[in-house]
Amino acid sequence: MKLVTCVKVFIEKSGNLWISKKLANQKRKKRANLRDVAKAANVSVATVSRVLNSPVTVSEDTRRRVQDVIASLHFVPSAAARAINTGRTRVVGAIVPTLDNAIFSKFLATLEKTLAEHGLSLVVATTKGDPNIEAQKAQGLVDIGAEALIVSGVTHSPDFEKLIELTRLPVIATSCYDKNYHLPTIGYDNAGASRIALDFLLSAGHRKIAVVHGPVKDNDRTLARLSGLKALDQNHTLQTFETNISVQGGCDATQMLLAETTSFSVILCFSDVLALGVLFELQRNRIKVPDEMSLVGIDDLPSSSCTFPEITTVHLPVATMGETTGEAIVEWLDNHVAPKSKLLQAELIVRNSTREFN
Amino acid sequence: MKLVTCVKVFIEKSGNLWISKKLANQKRKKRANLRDVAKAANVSVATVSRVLNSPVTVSEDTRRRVQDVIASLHFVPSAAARAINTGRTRVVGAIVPTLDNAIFSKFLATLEKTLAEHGLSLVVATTKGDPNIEAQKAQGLVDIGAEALIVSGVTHSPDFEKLIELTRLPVIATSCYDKNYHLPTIGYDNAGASRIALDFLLSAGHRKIAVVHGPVKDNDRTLARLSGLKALDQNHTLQTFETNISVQGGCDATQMLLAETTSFSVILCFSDVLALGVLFELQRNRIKVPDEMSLVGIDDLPSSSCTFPEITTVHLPVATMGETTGEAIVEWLDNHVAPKSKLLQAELIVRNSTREFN
DNA sequence: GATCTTGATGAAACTAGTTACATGTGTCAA
DNA sequence: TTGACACATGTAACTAGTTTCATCAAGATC
Repeated sequence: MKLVTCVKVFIEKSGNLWISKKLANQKRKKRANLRDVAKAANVSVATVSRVLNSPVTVSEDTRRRVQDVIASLHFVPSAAARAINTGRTRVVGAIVPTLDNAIFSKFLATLEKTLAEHGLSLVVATTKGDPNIEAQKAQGLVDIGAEALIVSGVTHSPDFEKLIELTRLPVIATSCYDKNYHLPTIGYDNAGASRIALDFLLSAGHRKIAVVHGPVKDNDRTLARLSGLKALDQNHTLQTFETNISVQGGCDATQMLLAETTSFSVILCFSDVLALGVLFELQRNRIKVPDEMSLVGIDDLPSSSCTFPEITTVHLPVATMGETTGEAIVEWLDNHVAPKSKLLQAELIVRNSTREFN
Repeated sequence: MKLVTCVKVFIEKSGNLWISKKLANQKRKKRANLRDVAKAANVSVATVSRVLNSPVTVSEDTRRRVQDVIASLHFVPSAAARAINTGRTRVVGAIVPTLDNAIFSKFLATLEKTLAEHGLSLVVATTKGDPNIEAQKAQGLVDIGAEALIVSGVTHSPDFEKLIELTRLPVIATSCYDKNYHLPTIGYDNAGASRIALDFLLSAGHRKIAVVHGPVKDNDRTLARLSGLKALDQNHTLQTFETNISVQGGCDATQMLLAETTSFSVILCFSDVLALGVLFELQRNRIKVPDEMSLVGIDDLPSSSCTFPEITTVHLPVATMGETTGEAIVEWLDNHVAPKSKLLQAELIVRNSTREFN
């Protein structure tokens, strides 16, 4: 850039535009473009374009010649130029609260795989659960040309809503299911997931239940899980503890709940990450799981089957969710028809962190 | 797309091109572009472009008028068209082995933050540690127009090397330091990191040391950590166990090493994730940490300070690495000068999973 | 009053591809 | 022999922006 500018100044004084261009080009060793290739291969730009996009329509002979020139000139077609013409960037944006929780990386891994199979790239952005950051990141994704967005949950800022209305971008909300929401949702029933866990605990005889969950602010999934419990909790057997979704958060909540006058027989965590922290903090306090305290999670992270004791949890089908969401996006982009919301089943996985209470 | 084609067929029969275009435009409710805005605001396209890029050069009056039109037409400038002209997509690609390990998500989080501060977007791709997948993903990133790449380590496939030579793309190798490598490296001394841990254990009197590490295939960082140990291990006090980098992998390795005839006094893990699995498997086998077995990790994940017992580990400065790498990329793109390799210091964090051995 | 400078704006060329349409050639059936 | 058709290819118009250069008016300087 600097160099080119220098040359320009010199040229403006000499007053010869042609020399200016030539020198500028010499200086910056411009990447070869379609025209360069066409010239060198003695064909039209259309033919080069055909070699790139539908090689079968070009004769064997010409094709080979063009391909040779492409290789020798190190020609790499410009994604931007292609996007401008086709109107397609083949980029899909996903916005998740965090990458720190393995539940999202698992989801993104299968999502990415599914999209890649259809020639789409996935761009990931994180929000820390803040709808305003979400709106910012969504704008950023639109700026780089994302053709569709995938978000978590149904709580979004007005800026975000405005953006998607304005751009009419395909958007799918995941990690939850709500067939009445104005965007298609693909996910599980969060109220149901926590209810599965509570059902299991109640029928095992537990009556003093501590619930450890992440921040409720701006988090519809956590709220749904809480509401799922409250519907079942006629006798007010539940006490809730809010904390950060991290191992440390689990430890913190455990300290809080152990300091209560009530003594609980089980701790129900809305996330396996929390359960991990709870488990460690219980160990630190020499409280045996499940003998002295039962423990249940939600998520079913891979690590939850390896802990000691192995954690009883509600399996959330995030891998399926990634695949289903990817396919839905592909169809939406291909057929311009918004997909229907899809409900995926959560499932109780009983392991060794729980016991009957009597 | 389909609709437009239909219209076209009809028109070819009627033989009126003008109607064809008009209908096509009506049908697909084209997004407003610069020309539309210019026409509606009664200014030239140049002026609209100025309003977007250097508003101060446009008179108060005109600027407001154009901005009103932009708002009312829901005009969103095309990223592709902008990229084609400026030659800048403002997209940087990062290729990491996995998102499953928190060490990478932490790195990516600070990297993304740093790049965002300079108006750059980060696109993430994962490889499962396979150099061939890495080459594929790198090609994908180039295809979507990434201006620079960030990779892990120095082991790359010929295809990858060819790609970056061909495209002359700025590439930084992270998670390691090698000032003689042909790409700039920004990271820590892996051999040194494992040596810090071993030094500590040797001086605490440990002589029977089990080393648990991830796959060595295509992983220069693991190999470097191993070589770091072997240099110190004159008396062959080490025995190594290879496994997958996951909590389950840590469990598996522990089962293997417990089945050995040798009895170890400490287990040194090349990753905190492995240490977590080891810890659980030791618990499952009623082996007390650190009383009966010491345990050391490398990484210093946030969760390692919350476990019971808290895990002694070697802190790797991944947050700093993200920031430093981001700044280096920004400078490289701005000044077209490759940055120097940078060495970041690893540091021993002594917690409660280790004790003196005598 | 003439010239210089500055500021605001527009026309048109430019970026790098795709694609509609036209053209020319060769093959085959009527 | 001619018309129909497929095939290969070129021309030029398109995509949606940025940027250079030219223009013109208003105010400043000599």
